Amino acid sequence: MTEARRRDANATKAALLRAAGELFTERGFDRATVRDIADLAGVNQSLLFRYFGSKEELFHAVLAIQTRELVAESPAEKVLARTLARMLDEKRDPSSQSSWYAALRSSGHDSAADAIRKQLGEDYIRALISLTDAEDADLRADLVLAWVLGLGMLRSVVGKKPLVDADPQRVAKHVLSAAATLLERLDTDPAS
Amino acid sequence: MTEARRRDANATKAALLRAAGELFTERGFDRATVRDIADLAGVNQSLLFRYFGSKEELFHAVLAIQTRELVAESPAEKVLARTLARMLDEKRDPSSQSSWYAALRSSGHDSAADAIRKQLGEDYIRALISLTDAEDADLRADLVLAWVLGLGMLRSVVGKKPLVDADPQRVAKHVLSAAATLLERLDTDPAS
DNA sequence: CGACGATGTAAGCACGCGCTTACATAACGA
DNA sequence: TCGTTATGTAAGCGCGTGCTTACATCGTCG
Repeated sequence: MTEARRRDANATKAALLRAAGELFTERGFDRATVRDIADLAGVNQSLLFRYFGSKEELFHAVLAIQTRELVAESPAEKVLARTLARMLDEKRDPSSQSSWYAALRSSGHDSAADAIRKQLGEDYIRALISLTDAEDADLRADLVLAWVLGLGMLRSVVGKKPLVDADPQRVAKHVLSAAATLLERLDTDPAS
Repeated sequence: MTEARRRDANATKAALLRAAGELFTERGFDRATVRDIADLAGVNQSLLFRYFGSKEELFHAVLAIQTRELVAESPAEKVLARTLARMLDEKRDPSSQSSWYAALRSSGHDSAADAIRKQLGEDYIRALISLTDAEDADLRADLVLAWVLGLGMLRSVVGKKPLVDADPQRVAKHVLSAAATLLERLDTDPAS
């Protein structure tokens, strides 16, 4: 376990994951080619297959990492505010912006990615459901999840103005107060 | 202009547009192949190129048609309710479900599709902006547009339950009342 | 009829893609 | 020092894709 080795499998894997996260998010699964990912990572293409098996498995690895990062966060009332803060934080480098949107873009025919994104959805949904006593709590949670996804797509894929340039606090305030109509115990304070 | 001709260019074009709309919406631009579109339309593949020039131009034609259908609708206060009703109406056949989501999925590198979807966005945004006197009306409109897109994606791409099976009236009621937090003149009656 | 444009068909080309293979070299223990 | 394994490199294979070409057949009108 020495550091700064000239040949370091872990560093190679990390570089690939980082590059893959960036390109998948930016272009979607289909248009991010393995050649471009390897080039961006500064790594030989065949190593991608040695360490991850296939393009799809690499995608799953990226998704799993970002899922873990997003889910392990704070009490239910704060989850939405946290997610918004993370999404709207412009200081994030591109490689850590969520590949959720890439997962959404690459449609059904990929069962494992389906499983992962449904799992992530479930974790979110569970948190949101706990914020209301309404009988249709699960539907209300779906509606709020849809909003978060729509915001991310409109920002990252379309680059819609004025949304991309808007004050994060203001965006969060609007979304939280409107969502509170559906989830009465939601904490509407934009502060993370 | 006789009818039911054995050779009819207009019928061929219409069949291609219909099939393309269905497959683009269902699979996204990249995964809908020209062979599958031609097969679904029951038409020889090369006719697609004779009548539309390229896959991209066919995509633009589909987008233009659906844009026209969606935009020319009723007063501003009713636009959101109408859109929701249309999106949630399960009786629609697949070919008329919007390819907006396909446009969203196929990222930036397509300038004409960009232009069209931004144009559609603009028409929508204009209608929504007129529903509030707030100084950040344009931002609020973006937020509502994002919600509509997110709902469509979550329904058509992920097939998320309980959202797909939910009572359209109830979904519309929730969304409209929450959106009314941002757009005070919005008509919150789900009826179309 | 017969000729010509409009419409439909079948075959295949060129390219980029995901992935594989065969090999070179660094790292490290015996 | 040597042999083995982990890591990196270069080349290319097979396939599906968007698109083109060469040709057959229909409809129409002089």
